[in-house]
Amino acid sequence: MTQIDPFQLEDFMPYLLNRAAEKASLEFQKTYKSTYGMLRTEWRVLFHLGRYGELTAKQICDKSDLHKTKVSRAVSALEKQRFLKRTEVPTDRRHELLSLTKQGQAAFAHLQAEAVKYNERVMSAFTPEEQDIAMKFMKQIAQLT
Amino acid sequence: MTQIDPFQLEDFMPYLLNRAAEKASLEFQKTYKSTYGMLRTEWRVLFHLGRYGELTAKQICDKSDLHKTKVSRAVSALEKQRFLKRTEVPTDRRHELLSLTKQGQAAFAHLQAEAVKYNERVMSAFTPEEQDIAMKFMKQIAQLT
DNA sequence: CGATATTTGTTGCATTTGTAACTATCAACA
DNA sequence: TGTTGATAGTTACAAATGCAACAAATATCG
Repeated sequence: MTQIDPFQLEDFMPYLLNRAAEKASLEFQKTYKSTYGMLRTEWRVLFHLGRYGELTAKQICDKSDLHKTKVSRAVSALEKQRFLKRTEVPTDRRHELLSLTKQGQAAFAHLQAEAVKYNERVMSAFTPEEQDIAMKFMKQIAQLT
Repeated sequence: MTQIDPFQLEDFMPYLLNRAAEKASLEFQKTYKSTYGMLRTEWRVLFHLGRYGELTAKQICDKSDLHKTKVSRAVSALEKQRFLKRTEVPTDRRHELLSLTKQGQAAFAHLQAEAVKYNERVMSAFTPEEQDIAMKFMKQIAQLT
């Protein structure tokens, strides 16, 4: 007795991904928004600089899949809040190296620690194998390899 | 020789979910945007009505986790494009029942078929077990049960 | 060298979104 | 009743976003 499982739109993958992403982001957003007044894009730029050190705006775009206008605006905002500074590159003046200030590093350290806690709390509801598969799934969809 | 696996921000779950969701949504967006000029929220409202039949705006909000202002605007847009009609409820005139017109049903049938194709194409890169686990993961994060 | 194309980043404008205030209807209960 | 509170939905305004045009620097190639 074969049972054909009908495709239900509740199981539509982009829809599920969006709902899950929205829930998870809103939850963690409280942390960086209430403490530092950061927007999501600003937090993302900050964490790329904290994670990788000096980067140009272009490199952040490529790594994060954020559009250059979003990055440009986030960089301005972070600079205004003294979380980030720009350094000229003499050999190619089209771009500048971006790096975190002391203050930016402190914010990054704090937020990273919160991120770890948040991640552990949420992921602990799943077995290690489930975690691996879910991560692999998301990375592949996002084409992160 | 125990090796502590350091938490890397590339593995931060909300970040991964967002990137995957963005990629998947942009991909499928081409379908409803180019053919019907719909926005993402409009497609979501349309698919809820196609999937469940008559609903009030409130019911769509609850089922989809969309804010009532987004639903309100999407309903107006879909109504203007003749995809949807409103029916008064005599017993409670605070809300109206929303349902698809013939045109709306046709668009839904078409887009649902495309959604099925898209879903199969993307999901086929994973084993059935991986698919199950990934679905369960996303649903739990989204608190869909 | 010099004209043209490409790369990096910013800005202006239109569209979309979020928040809060608002209207209209119904519920509850003294 | 009638006063207060809750619910459904819309709208106004500010903030965030996407897209296209732009400026400035460098690369390419006759």
